[in-house]
Amino acid sequence: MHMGVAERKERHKEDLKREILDAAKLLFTEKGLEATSIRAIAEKIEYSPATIYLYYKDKNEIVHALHSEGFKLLVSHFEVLNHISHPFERLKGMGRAYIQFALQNPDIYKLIFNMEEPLKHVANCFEEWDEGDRAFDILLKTVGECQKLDYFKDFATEQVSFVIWSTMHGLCTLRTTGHLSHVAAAKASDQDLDQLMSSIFETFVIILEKLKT
Amino acid sequence: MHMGVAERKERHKEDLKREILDAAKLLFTEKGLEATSIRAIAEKIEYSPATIYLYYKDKNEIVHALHSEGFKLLVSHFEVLNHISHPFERLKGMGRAYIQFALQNPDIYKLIFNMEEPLKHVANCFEEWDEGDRAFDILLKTVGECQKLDYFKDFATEQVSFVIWSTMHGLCTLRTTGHLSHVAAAKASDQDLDQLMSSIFETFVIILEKLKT
DNA sequence: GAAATATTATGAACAGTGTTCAGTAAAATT
DNA sequence: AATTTTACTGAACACTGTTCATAATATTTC
Repeated sequence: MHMGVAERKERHKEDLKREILDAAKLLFTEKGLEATSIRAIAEKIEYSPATIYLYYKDKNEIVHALHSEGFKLLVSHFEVLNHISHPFERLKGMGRAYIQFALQNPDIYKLIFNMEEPLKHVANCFEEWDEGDRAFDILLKTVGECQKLDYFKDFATEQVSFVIWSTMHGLCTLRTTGHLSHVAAAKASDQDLDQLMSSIFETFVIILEKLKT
Repeated sequence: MHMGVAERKERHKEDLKREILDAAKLLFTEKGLEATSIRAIAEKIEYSPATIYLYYKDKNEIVHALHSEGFKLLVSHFEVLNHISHPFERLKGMGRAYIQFALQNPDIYKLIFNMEEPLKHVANCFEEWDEGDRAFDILLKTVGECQKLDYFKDFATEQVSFVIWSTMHGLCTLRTTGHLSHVAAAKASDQDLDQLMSSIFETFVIILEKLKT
């Protein structure tokens, strides 16, 4: 017996899978990715560690589930911007949303973009990897619309999209891994860092704007 | 007793530290970062696991040593390009060298740029973190020289440098983590991927070139 | 040379990890 | 009420990084 038997049984019945995921997400963002153990997750939801394996085959499967959820969250950040009619303004919004997402969920961001394990899992499962492609499709579409308005018209849509993604991803990764703060001369507060990040982003936006013919 | 006592004693005496590092590097690039254990390193050099702790305080210290070495290697890739007089050509060469380094040493690249543990170690030690700053200084200097020749003249040197670093880093990270191959429609061979990477890089170069007034 | 000392290497252990599995408690069905 | 199905768990396995008392080896002193 572990503890608190009767109380929990009524609280949650079959959405244990959800609860495991929530606990994992919480611990991941709290303690970091590697520092979160199955045992810790089990303790948080007041179950035995072995129970978790009745709902998830692996630790990887939990990571993959969070991966999937995180991506949906990112895409939802993008979809909010659909009302912006001007494609370049929408593109700018996407950039800001991307940065915001990375700063607000640094561990989820790392989980999604800087780890290969979840991707391997996706590759093995032959699953669709929906969200990833969808996010990139949104970018492709937006860039394409920009090109109709004479933005970066001399370039292939795909290439420009990859450049944009690379820049945003590189910026966010440098930030979340701490490299930005190490190189930045001003080793000051996080707010200054975010300001630096913003100014780098704005510089990139201006660069893109200058490509308008 | 472990094995092979007499044989090794003559082979190496005090450069055991080097040998540990070489074994670690080999295993890291072979098996991956997390999958390499102290015990495996010990076995490779035919010593007891405990012996390693006589030469390195931590596993982190080993990682940090590899981090430092890897960075020196990258910087050396840059210094070869010093003979190129035209700064923008030199900048292009740096980009290509950066990509080449990332593709040839993907695990070292991840170690350097996608892990935060080594950076924390650096932060705690108050050590110089020489190489990192030096590499960025080289970039800053090159960008500055380009600006004297009317490349991206309307921009702050630091901001442009960060944008360039972000783009290169993002591209390499997307590649080494496998995201590029997942999104790329052609899920074909690695060579096609490298071609895609090159074309993205060339697109970025053209973008930078267009900023010349 | 032998004895005392300083160096270097190690086996065993500790606390932690992911994971499995036989066995138990509870619920559902007959 | 007896039986089957489901849900859960404790204990164990093989692994991880790390420490420490002990043993083997070099080095120095007499």
